[in-house]
Amino acid sequence: MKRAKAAPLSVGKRPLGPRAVITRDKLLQATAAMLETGGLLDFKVVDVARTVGTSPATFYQYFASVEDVILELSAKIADDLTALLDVINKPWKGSKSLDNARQFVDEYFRHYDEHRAILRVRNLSAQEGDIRFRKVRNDAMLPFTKALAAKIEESQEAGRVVPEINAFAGGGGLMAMMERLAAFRYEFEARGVDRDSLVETTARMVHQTVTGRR
Amino acid sequence: MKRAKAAPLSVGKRPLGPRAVITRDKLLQATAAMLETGGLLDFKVVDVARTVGTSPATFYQYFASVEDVILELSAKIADDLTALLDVINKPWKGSKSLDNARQFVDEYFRHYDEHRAILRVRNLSAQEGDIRFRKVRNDAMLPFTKALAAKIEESQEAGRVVPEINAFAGGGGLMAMMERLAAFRYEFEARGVDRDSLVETTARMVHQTVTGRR
DNA sequence: CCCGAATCTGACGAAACGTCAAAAACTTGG
DNA sequence: CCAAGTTTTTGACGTTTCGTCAGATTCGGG
Repeated sequence: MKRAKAAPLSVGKRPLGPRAVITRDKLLQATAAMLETGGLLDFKVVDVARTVGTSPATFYQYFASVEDVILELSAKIADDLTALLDVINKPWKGSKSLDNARQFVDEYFRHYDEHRAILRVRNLSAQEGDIRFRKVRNDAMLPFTKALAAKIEESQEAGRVVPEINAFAGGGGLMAMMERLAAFRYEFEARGVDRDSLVETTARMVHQTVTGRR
Repeated sequence: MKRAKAAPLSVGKRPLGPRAVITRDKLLQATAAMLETGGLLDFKVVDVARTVGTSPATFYQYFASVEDVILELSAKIADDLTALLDVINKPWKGSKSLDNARQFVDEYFRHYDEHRAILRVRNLSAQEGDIRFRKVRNDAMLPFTKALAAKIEESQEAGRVVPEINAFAGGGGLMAMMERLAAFRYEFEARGVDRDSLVETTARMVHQTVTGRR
């Protein structure tokens, strides 16, 4: 399917000089901007090059394909989430636990909002089976799934959550829900459910599943 | 972005003859098959044409763009789901309610499995803001969201679900979760959560949210 | 067998792709 | 400040795909 046959070009074996880093970075940024504007099918590397004020040849100097740029953008994004892990990992006890859930959902939504364009392509590619994108996605999502799963197990041991629930699946389900709601948030707003309301409801569903309490 | 400027061709004003219907249908099928095989970025109408043993010109005879084919495929799929509405709409009372949830999740998963390739493109396009895809998606999803929301409201009136939950958001959240889990089912299998287990867990989460009961 | 309508496609100009050799921009040390 | 070396960019090109016609082909009815 790919026409590409050549290996990564000369640049890449020797570390890039300062000028190159800047150009490369501009290309990354421009790609991100492009994805926010237009659909994936309309994506043209010529456009990216033009935006940066350079030529397609320069693009291919630094990236072997469009996928590669988006993959790198996806990987960069992941860092943005790590701080959120703390919110899950602190103990969810008493009346504070619902607040934790709220904060968790709220910040996840913000994260998604900031990177919608890239995240949706990342997820498409992961679904299409591209192993590199699957890895990037897993690296971002798994820690959360596992952390939630651990919490669910605690609740199961305490008898507040039934044992028929698979903790890992439960955690994954919650992440799935959050991701999807973040993605289609505007669909809800168009139907009169504002952001706060969506966050509150989602937080309560998370809280309920994780703690077994209302 | 599009180079297309001409209106729908001669065919289309007069209804198609039998031969044309067949060709058009082959193109639809071939497109679906193509999407199952390769990624969206590698999609080439030339390939579709070749598969059908015809020329690109024929493709453009019947469809103005790739999007149009996929849109039509997406619309066709929706019918496949309508039967499932009955499962939600029957009363969820007593010990049968969990079975209803199971059946609901199970059949939704099957539906997704059968149409993964198209559904993921439909969803991407909807997220990108394409209004036609948003409509198709809403037509498929909204009835379920609403039906679940209605059930949640019942439970709220009965005092089993807290009023802070927005019923519509709750229904949407459940659909979001199911869709996403269906999409990434294999990611779970790779981690030792088999289909049955995933269905059971998901069903219990749905059941809990809808009825307020364990 | 001929005619007209329906259907298909060869052929084309206009992008876009991805590559390469060579130009241009910059650095350094003499 | 210049010459020689290194890094970075690009013009130009062969290839592939796009999307559109006008004309060729197929087919059914008379």
